[in-house]
Amino acid sequence: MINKYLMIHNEIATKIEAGDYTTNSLLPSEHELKEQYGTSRETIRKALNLLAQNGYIQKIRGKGSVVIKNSKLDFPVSGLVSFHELAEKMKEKPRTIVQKFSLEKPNEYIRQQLNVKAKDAVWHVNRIREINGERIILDKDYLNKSIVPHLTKEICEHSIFHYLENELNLVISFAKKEIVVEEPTDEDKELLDLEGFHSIVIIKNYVYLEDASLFQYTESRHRPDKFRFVDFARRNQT
Amino acid sequence: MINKYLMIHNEIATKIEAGDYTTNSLLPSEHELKEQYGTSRETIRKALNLLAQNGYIQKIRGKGSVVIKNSKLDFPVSGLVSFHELAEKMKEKPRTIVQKFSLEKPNEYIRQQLNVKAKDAVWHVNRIREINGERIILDKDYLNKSIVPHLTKEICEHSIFHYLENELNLVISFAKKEIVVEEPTDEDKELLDLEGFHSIVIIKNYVYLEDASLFQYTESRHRPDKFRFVDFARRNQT
DNA sequence: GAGTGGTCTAGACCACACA
DNA sequence: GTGTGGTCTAGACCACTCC
Repeated sequence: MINKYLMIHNEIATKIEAGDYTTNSLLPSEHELKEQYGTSRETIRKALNLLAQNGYIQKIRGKGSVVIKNSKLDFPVSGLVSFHELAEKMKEKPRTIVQKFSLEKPNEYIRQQLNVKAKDAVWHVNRIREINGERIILDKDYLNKSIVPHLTKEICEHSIFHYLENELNLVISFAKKEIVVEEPTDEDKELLDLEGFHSIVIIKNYVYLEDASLFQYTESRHRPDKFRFVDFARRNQT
Repeated sequence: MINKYLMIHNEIATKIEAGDYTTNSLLPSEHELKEQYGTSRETIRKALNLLAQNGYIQKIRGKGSVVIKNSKLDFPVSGLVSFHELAEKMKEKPRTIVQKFSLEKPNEYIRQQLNVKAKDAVWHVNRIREINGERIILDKDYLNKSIVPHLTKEICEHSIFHYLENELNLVISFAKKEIVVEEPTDEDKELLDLEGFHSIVIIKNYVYLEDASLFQYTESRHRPDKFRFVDFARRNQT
C-alpha cells in the first residue's frame, strides 16, 4: 500500500463491507475525514471519488456521501476479471485444461483482431474451464509473440495474466470488451458440455499495454446458463 | 460550459478528433498546457484524466500523454444507452409499439427488483422495438409511482427517459446493468420475431436517482443475433 | 540531470441543501 | 446561516523515462 488516498479508500471500503458504515447512512464529511486521517481535503476527495467510482458511495452536493453498497449482492464492478478471481467468488472448484498450445501464423480473422501482419507469429492457447466437473467456458487466447517472446504450457495452466504482469512486468492498461451471442461452433460442441443449449455467449477482449499497443486478443466462450455480466455505469463522472 | 477543466477537456478532445493532435503523438506536457491555458497544473490534470477515462489519451509516467483515439472505430464507451441512440447509430428505421401500459400492484419479483412494498403502485410498460419490420427487442419497464406520479402512453411511445430528465427534471445518476442469457418465455415468443432462435439476451437495468434511490427497473430482452454490448474498461483509474 | 507525470498540501471561493 | 461537496490555485516532493 503506497498511496495515502488508496489506503484511505481501502479502509473505508472495508468498513462499508463490514457494515461499520451502513447502507443509506452518510459518511463523515470531507472536513471530518480530513481531520480523522490527518491529511488534506483533496486527498480525502480522491479516496471518496474512487469509492464512488467503485459503487460504494454516492456523493450528493450539499448533503454528503451516501453509502449505497448493499453488501449482500456484491456489485462486481465490470472490468478485467480473470478466471481465477471469478472461480474464487463462486466458491466452486475450478479446473483448467490446456487443450491447445501452439505458435502459429495467424489467419485473417486473428490478423484483423490483433492487428498483426501475416508473417508475425502468434501464440494460440485454448483453455477449457471446468467447474464442478462441467466444462463451462472455452477461452481462446491469441498473444503477439513480438511482445510475449516466451510462453509455456505450464504458465497457461496457472495464469497467463499473472505471468505477464509479474514475470514479464507488462503493464496492462486498458481493455475493450465486446459481448455477443452466437450459435455454438463444432469446436464449442466438442469441447464444452453444452447440455442442449443452443447458444454461446462470446466475450471478445482486446487488451492493451501502457503504451497503447494491442498485444492480446481473447475470446471467452461461455455456456449461456453460467454467464453473468455486471456493469456499473455512472453518469457524469468527473 | 461552466468548468474550466471541462472546457479544456472539450477543447483538446475536439483537437484530437479534428486531427490537430495525431494518434500516437504526444500531447504537450502538463507544464506547457498549464501555461497555454493560464491555469494551475491540477486543473490541467483533471482535464487530462477525463480524456484518459474517455479513451482519448493514455498517460505514461515519465514520458507524457499519448493520443490513442483512432477516430475510425469510435469506441462507444459503455453506459446508459437508450433505444433511440442505438437505433440512430444503426441507421435503420426503428418503430416502437407500446404493447402494454398499466398501473399495477407489483408481484413479488418486481417488488424485489424495485425494492417497493406490496401496496405501492408501479407503472408497467411493455414496448416492442421494431427494426426494419422485425420485432427485435422487448423492453419491460417498471417505474415507482411515488417518484413518477404521472405517465401516459404517448410519453412511452416517444421516450420515457427524455420525459423523466426534461419534464420531471429527475437526475439519473447511475445504473447497474446485468446481462444474462435465458430461454425465451411464451411472452417473448409471442411478441418478438424469434425466427428459430432459442435464447434471449436479457439486460436488467436498475436506475438510480441522484439521492441514490432506486426508481426504475427495466428488462430489455433482445434477440441474440441483434445484440451487441461494448465495454471500455480502464485499469487503475485514479 | 532534465523533463515527465503522480501525489500531497493548505488554503480559497463557489453552488447547493436544509432548517 | 451553517454545513456540505465542487472547483481552483501555487507550490512542493517523488518516481519514472530518456539521454
